[in-house]
Amino acid sequence: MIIEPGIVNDSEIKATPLITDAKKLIDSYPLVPITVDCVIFGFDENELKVLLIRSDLEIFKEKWSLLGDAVKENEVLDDAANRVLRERTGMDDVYLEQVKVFSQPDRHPGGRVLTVAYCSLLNIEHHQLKKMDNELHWHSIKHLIDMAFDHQQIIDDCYGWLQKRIQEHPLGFNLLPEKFSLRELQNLYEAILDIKMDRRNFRKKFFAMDFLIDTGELEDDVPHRPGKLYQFDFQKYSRTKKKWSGIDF
Amino acid sequence: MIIEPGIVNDSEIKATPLITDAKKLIDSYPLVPITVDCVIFGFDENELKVLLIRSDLEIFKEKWSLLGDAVKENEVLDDAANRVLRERTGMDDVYLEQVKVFSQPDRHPGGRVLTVAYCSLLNIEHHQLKKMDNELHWHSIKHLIDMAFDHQQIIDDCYGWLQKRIQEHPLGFNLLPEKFSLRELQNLYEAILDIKMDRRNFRKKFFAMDFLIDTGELEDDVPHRPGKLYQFDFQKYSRTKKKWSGIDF
DNA sequence: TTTTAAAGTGTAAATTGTACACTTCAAGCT
DNA sequence: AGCTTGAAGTGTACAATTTACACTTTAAAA
Repeated sequence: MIIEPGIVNDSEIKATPLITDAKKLIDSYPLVPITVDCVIFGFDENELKVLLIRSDLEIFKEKWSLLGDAVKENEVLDDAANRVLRERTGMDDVYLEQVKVFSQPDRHPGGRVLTVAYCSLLNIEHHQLKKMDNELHWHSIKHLIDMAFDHQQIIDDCYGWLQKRIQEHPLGFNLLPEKFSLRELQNLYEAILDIKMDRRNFRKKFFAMDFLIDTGELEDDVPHRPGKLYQFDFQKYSRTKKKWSGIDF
Repeated sequence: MIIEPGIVNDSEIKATPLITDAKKLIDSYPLVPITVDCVIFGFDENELKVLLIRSDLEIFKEKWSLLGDAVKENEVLDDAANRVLRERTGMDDVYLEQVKVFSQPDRHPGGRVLTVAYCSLLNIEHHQLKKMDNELHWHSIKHLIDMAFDHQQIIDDCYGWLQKRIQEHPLGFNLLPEKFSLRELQNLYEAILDIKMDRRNFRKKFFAMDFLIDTGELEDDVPHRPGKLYQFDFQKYSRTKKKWSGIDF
């Protein structure tokens, strides 16, 4: 390497001088509007449901849409998603997780908008929908039609995410009442994974995990022998959860 | 329900009229600059590495930074991440996956910038770094210090993502040469998961999967008995890959 | 009291995971 | 050529987990 006269060390060789005005740098970046869209899953009548409203855009008249909103100035995305949930369902402290950003430039008819998809799981019994709002209600995940924007794609991705996550993390309990029977739990898994499971092995598995608390109570309103009601022991789970290490593909 | 005179059906009861001008709607949304940051993993000298440059901001002088850039007008995020990779490493068709958005308003000293983190896995041998650019080079993931922005956090999240993904999906092969010995493969897993594995059981597992093609070639340049070289059969994998169904938490 | 429908329960076989040690081979050295 | 070095390559017994499968019990409703 040839050292020019007067240059004494590496740092002086650098081509680009440091940027002192970070704000000015940012000002050169293109700006984009951001929204969050919540894929809110519920479980009812042994079916996985998703909460939708009618789109309020003329161009999507009669089509269905996820619950979403623009992200506010200086609002963290998680907060925005929680806000949307609160505004629509009245619920706070709902299970919520960021899943993916969707960025196709033509995904919104009004121009480019990025949207960050969030998955949320909530117990249908525990909340009162404000049905006034654009026919807000639950749709079976299996028979969706006429979705606005790229919302079908977003739901498909989030549903895949849920199928995977529910097997490695005890998310499912967020979809059930606080006290549930093993039959309800199994119905939930069967509905989400769209498979049939062996009842005895399913029970064996969950009892072996030892995260179910027997409440001593029994099901009510069933026209046959009632099942025991259990609660999930989130505390014990979080203390005990194993770290996972096994190659499998 | 009381029906007002003159109102004849449900659709006329609706409070909010449909929005005809989608563009105008979007214009009311706050605007944010977006960047992508690439966490580019490599594997060398039996260590997991990540590709970093010196920050070019005065405020982060001497600190290290991920490879990132602003997302251009109408650019899809995946394209932006691929562009960053191409510009910095000269490589196309690199494994790349979106991981997470980071949105803390104070994460950038110049003002609010959202960034979308991408993980990328590449074979260090296969590319030529343009070392002129801000001391671009590989850092052991285990001894990172002095990261700019929230890049330490981003790397931590992406490393966790990698540890999980590599166990359920054959990503690891992207980090190895096309032909590799089983020892190299095991070293890779041990480095990424930060655990020791039993050599015989490791072999048994991979041979049982039956995705390794024996090239008939042997290692070179080793001062002891050379191992066989294998290739991963991506084709067979994608034909055969099992759908995964086992509750485990 | 009988019927109905699901709750609740156990075992044997197969599969998978784990722990563990010696022989083989090529290269490098003398 | 023979010896040394160091990792490659290999198998088995045991434990743990997964799978397949059928009868008895229970409460409610008729």
